[in-house]
Amino acid sequence: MKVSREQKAENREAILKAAGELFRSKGFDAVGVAEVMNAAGLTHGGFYGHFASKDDLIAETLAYLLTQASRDFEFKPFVDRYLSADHRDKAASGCPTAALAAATRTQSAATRNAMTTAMRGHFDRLSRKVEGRNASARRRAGIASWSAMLGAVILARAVNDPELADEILNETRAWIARST
Amino acid sequence: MKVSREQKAENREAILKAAGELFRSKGFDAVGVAEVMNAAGLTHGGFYGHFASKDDLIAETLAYLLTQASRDFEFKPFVDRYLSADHRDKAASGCPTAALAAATRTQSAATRNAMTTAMRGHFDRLSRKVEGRNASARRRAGIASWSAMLGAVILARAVNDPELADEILNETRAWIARST
DNA sequence: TGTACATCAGTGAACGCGCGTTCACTGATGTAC
DNA sequence: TGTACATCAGTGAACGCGCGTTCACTGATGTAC
Repeated sequence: MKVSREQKAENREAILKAAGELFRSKGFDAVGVAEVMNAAGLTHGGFYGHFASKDDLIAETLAYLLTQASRDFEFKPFVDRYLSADHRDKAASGCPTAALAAATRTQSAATRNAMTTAMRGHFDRLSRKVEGRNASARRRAGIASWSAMLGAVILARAVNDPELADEILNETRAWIARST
Repeated sequence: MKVSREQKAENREAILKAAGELFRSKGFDAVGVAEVMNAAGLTHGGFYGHFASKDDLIAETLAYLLTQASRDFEFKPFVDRYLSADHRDKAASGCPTAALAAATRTQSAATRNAMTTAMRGHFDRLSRKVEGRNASARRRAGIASWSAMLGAVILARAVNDPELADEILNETRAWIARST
């Protein structure tokens, strides 16, 4: 049954939202097209009316997530929230870079382009928010503290022991606070 | 045809070596059991004489890689090599944590345990090598600089643009040098 | 030391399953008059 | 504004393929005498 143009646009957004959560939660490879469509309240056959392939969905979903993530923020509260146990435990609704950057390496050019463009923008934004005596010092602090935040969340999630994970987040937060 | 006990042990090691390179290069999910066995110079049917399942292979391979990686080192050369373009470009023979930590999150308990144990040991080793006024300052610097190294390599590999990737590595290296 | 035989590492065909993708069909939408 | 029909979003069965895993078989190993 055909649906209205607005409904189709809503359905597409629902697919992207569902894919965004599932991919962040389980990774690109472990999530199937049918699973995404079910989570969006649709049947799998209609998928190819919205996307050319699963690879296309991956690229569009990553671009969608990374666009959403670029809100305004202040540096210190951002770091604190990013390096929180809550963010560590909620990958499905958390930072798409922390959940998916490592997997991006082996994805299509479109997917890697989306990540590259987003990181460029993110570095510019971070460099404007961080303190420093001049532009290049701020850029350095922005890029390096972002590396540390990303690495700490990935490590804290990889590790099995909540205490060790907490220590990683807390020590990295303290180190960034001292160095920026 | 049966082979000698020594040959069997060599074959097992060859499987682990092949799996170690393939997993680091393409990720756990994108590498098949048959592909690993072929790379080790064997046929896929013999796989289950060495490992109980693919999950078991993943856990054993990660433990194998992480054990190998724990050589002696000095802090600054270690950071320099870790954050080099060469290491960024050679994931298959590079640091198993940089290549696989993010994927570990969704793996079996045995796999996550291997990662957890290795990280605990790595933090102890790093804390002994880094400079600092007391033990807790050294531990903080060890953990946080490791987060930054890991995040920088993952980011540099995720990104499509070699210049941006170089900038991530270089700025993170400079920041660690200034802060440790 | 030599022989006979049980063991078992490796082979390659086969299995069942889930995946990405296709397609004929349905029926509501939206346009032409 | 109302009607007739072409369009097309979504459905669900079906497809081919590759995967992890199993298994009967082979023949070299290594042990018992």
